[in-house]
Amino acid sequence: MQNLKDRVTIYQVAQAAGVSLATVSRVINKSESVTPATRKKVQDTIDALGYKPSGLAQALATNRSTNIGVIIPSANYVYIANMLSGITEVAKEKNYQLTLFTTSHSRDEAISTIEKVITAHVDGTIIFDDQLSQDDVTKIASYNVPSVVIDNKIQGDRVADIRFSYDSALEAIIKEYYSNGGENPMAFLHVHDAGRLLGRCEKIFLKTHEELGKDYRIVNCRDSYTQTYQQFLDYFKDPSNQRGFYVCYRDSIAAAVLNAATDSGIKVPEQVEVLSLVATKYAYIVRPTLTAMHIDMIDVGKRAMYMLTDLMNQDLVVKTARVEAKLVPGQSTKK
Amino acid sequence: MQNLKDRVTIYQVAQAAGVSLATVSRVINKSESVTPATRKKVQDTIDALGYKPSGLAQALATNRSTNIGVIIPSANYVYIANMLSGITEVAKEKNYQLTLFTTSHSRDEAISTIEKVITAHVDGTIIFDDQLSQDDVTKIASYNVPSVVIDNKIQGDRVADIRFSYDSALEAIIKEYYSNGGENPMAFLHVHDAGRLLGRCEKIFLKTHEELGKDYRIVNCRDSYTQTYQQFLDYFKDPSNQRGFYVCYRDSIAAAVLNAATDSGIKVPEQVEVLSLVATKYAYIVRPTLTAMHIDMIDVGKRAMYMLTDLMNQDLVVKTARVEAKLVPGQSTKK
DNA sequence: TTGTAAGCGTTATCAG
DNA sequence: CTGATAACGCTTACAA
Repeated sequence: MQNLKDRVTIYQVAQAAGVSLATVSRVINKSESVTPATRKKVQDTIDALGYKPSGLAQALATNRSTNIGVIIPSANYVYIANMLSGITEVAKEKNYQLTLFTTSHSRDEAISTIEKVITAHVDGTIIFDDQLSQDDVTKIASYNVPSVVIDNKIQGDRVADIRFSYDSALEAIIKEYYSNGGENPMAFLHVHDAGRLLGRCEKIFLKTHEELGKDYRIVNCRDSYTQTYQQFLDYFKDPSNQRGFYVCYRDSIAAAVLNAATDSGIKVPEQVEVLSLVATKYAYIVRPTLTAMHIDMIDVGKRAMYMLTDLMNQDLVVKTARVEAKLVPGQSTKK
Repeated sequence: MQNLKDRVTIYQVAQAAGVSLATVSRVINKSESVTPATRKKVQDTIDALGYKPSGLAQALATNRSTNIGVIIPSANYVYIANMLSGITEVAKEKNYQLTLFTTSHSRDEAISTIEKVITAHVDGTIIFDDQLSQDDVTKIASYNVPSVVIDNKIQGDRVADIRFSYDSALEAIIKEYYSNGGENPMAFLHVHDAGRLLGRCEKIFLKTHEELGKDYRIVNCRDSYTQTYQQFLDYFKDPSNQRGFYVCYRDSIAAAVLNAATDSGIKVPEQVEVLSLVATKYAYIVRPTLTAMHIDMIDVGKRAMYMLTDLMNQDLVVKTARVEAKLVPGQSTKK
């Protein structure tokens, strides 16, 4: 049915150049042992025929696909896109391709993703997805594909991980709030099923408050700017809510609270203070700017890819890296 | 060296189940002609052995990789991430994997990307990248891989395209500005090498001004929030610049101008008006909100993937789709 | 319904 | 330095 030229194969090149397959293969792979003369002859007919080796066949023969799988809930979050861009940079340098696997925050999709990853025959994976458990990663590893897991404490034979640490930074800001005379109980915006990172932060929040013997509030909201914005427009109508400190999951949510406050005529940070746990570009584009916890996701992506290549070469020594969140002060909090 | 189990092959399954390769293959591929009894027997040993077919070998044998290549400058732009997420959704539905190829706005990388795409043996590509020319896409097509190209008028035998149209919307807003008594000449923020989209908008901008016999200004800036913000903080110190209408490439740039204005005590939109040509979430998160031209990139991604599958099945009838930019009014312009 | 065997496009191990 | 030839793991006529 296809009237386009079929792919030229190594065999056709060999025939046209009057050599054997093996020689062509040697030329492609820049093997030493080829006479300059034959090398040129072969290279010329490669160019003339427009031959490109089939990655598929190479992968099958060498048992290396030069493909690495990236498992994420979605590419549509700024911090994930940042990470992706870090991974990309290093992958290019190391000559790997990236194959994307998204789970859409669903356990079912996570399960089918694992199957897909295994049959895809990737050389390794980078996983930043709360839906995957220790067992899942172990399963992937059992098929001989190493993984580096981000922000999810998972260990194993061919597994490395990068952990985010919010503890000290978050604890510090809470203590500082109260020691600076913060009167209203701090509020934590709880998002149902938003993942481990938020869960851990919530724990730190609770623990620190217990230690201090302070009251706190938990406000439920959705992981959506628009919905949270609407919710807080309503919320701020109640005068008793017009003062306080709000700890928000990520910039979009923090911006929603921020905008709802200012749009309601509430002064930030004089009356309402807002903190974002995951800083992105939004943090410095909104007004007032957001005080936010920052992790350099581009760097995380790069490091993940470096660790993975080491893991694939079996020479990764330290299998756990730690990344501390840093507080970047903005105008949405008093100090 | 590896003490982990090697991948189980179809051959081992066959042996363990006491059947031939062919039968196992039939079971995997859900072929009709297998006795329920043997099917069960085979399926059981597949499960027992944890066998997963090798996608590589399947691809080689069938000449279908179920992989589609996505060629973009970077995943790190909100509108591209949006598109990616649309593509992902449909790809999942159609059972394709996505392989990412990024060119980083560099012609050299674009060239090497083409080579990579060809050897990667993808079944098709979606291209949203100004670095690729008609010739490049034709070359890809000549290796029998169809493409859908976004916002770049490219045609060919196995090529479809989706075009963005800014003409009417942009023209309308310019005319309205002057007919509503806009006094200062409009300014267009020119970003060097920012791509065809901006170039086309600039042409429309110029043409419309010529038709109206109006003066205009061109301001050069960089494709970076921070740099543009700094530049305009300076720029707005000059009182003669403190009034005007600024047409900006994308939200980040528009937000930079917006913030520089308000941070300089200039009233938006009373003194300075700002328009963004590529709307994203930023448009409604900043204050004042941005008036912006909007194209639903998630939808564009979906449509691209639908067109591509049709193209791969050789039954795409209409090979060009058009997407009109819509003006979404915000608070950064007067009307 | 099932098995045999040829092929898919490479690499890699041998000889020569 | 070069050429046969056997893998690599699967699909798919063709036979049985």
